[in-house]
Amino acid sequence: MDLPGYHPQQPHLPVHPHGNQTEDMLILEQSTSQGSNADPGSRVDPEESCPVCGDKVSGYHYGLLTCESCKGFFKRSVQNNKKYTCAEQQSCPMNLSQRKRCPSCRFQKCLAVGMKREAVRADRMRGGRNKFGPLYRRDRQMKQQKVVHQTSTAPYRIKTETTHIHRPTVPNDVHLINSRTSALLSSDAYHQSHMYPSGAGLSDAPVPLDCTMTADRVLTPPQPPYSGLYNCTFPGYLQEKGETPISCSTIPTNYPVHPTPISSFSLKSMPSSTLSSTPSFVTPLSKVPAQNPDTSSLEALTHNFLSQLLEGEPDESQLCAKVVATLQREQANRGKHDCLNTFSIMCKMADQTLFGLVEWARNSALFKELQVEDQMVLLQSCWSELLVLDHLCRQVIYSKENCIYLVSGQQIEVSTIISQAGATLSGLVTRTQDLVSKLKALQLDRHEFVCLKYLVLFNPDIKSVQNCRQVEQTQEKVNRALMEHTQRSHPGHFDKFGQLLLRLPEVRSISLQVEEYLYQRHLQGDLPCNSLLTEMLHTKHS
DNA sequence: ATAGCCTTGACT
DNA sequence: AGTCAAGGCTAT
Repeated sequence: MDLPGYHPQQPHLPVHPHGNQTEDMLILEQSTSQGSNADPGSRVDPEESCPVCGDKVSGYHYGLLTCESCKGFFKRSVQNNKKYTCAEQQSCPMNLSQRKRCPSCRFQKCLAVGMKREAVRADRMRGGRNKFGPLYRRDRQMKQQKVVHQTSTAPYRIKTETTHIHRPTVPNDVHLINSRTSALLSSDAYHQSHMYPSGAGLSDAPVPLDCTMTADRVLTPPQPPYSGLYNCTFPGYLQEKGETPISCSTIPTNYPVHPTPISSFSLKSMPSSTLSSTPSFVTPLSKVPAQNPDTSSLEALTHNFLSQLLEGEPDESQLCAKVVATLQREQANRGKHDCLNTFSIMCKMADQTLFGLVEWARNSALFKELQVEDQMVLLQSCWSELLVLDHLCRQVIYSKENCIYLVSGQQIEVSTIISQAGATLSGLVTRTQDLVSKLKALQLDRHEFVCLKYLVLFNPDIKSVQNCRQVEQTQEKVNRALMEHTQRSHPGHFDKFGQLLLRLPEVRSISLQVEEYLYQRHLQGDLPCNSLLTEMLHTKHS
């Protein structure tokens, strides 16, 4: 088994670094300010300390505020593809005076706090701006909000803007097409593709988003997926040739805003043992003394661990925007009278979601600890289960009753799908909806969902995994965190943990049926070419 | 190898 | 023209 071109450490150089692309971003504006001339980011807060080593920050570097030395260290490490090993227990203290002692732990910490490899340019191009500009801006504004309105609960106006940055992002892009190769590699290209500053050598015209709008909502960040972007302007997109179009609707603006337990949990309230500079990944839960455990510190450890797992979760609104942009571009390339059919659209959505899931795994600190071969084997064995889990979670969180919430932000009536689908697909939809109902009844939360994803990913039963022990240990660690979380957050719910685990065989079974169904459609020539989906199906059947 | 300072260039 | 986050240079 092989996933050619899988280079989790080495960024891949895109063939055509400059192109055009439309990306949407959310910008937080204070509802009272008129021209947004607050200039929130004119200076770096001199009090701010580097999340890696505690030194003074010098600005935003590779995704967040860090000091100059950690910036340089991270850059060197990524550029030179450094492979460090820790001589101790991978939990070395990280501060100004000791940061030089263990590059391994320093690099792990850089990743754990959120420094992004993708922000280090593969082509070493200097100057300019990258895709993190909006992120930095938003972060600045949020920091500013904290300072100015520390006690205020005033709502924010969320404005959806459209800007142009470069290069198409789709896996089906020209520079990827000639490879039956790995879509995984292309995800590096994908990331790189977002990074190039605009201007030079553009050949593609930007695809404007005609449904840009401003939505007024009362909510607090992080934002749920935005429906405004996608104001049901998919003329014929969901229409099968010769069939009645599937009606779809955008979600209402009062869709549930999921709780964000991380933000409500104060690090300062944690016992000092958990405030060590090392990420909780590095301090395995299994190392917590088995006898006489200090309950509160154990709780904090679990919470910390889960919070870190949750931090790696992709942003739903970004994924939504990406999927929509891809579909719109796809449609724009085809012209008015050549609409994608419903199945192709679904496949493309699944494909983008799959890309996101692979990215998620690759960026996970726990997953990065594995050898590349093992990473490939695990991903190859569980991709469809991850897709199913991802779909389930989306339904539990966002879908209205009797509707399916698509990653594009649309809702479709289940009855509509079933009335138009064949027997196999109808059966699959029904099975999946049954599972959604069970999970909704169980009140699956995001912590639990991310644990399930990890449990599926770290499957020690996969025979070709070399470092089985490590996979097993991670699975145990996640399992234990899940158990502690369910017991703590739902003390009245007897055996929620067990109930959650009992759903996994059904997830597995559905995913196998999905694979089988997709493969059959693929053999009939129904699947879009050059998709990661096809790639995965091929690898499994070869 | 580290880290402080310098240069670059898209964006405002 | 100014900003600032990239990469580069170089003394340590």
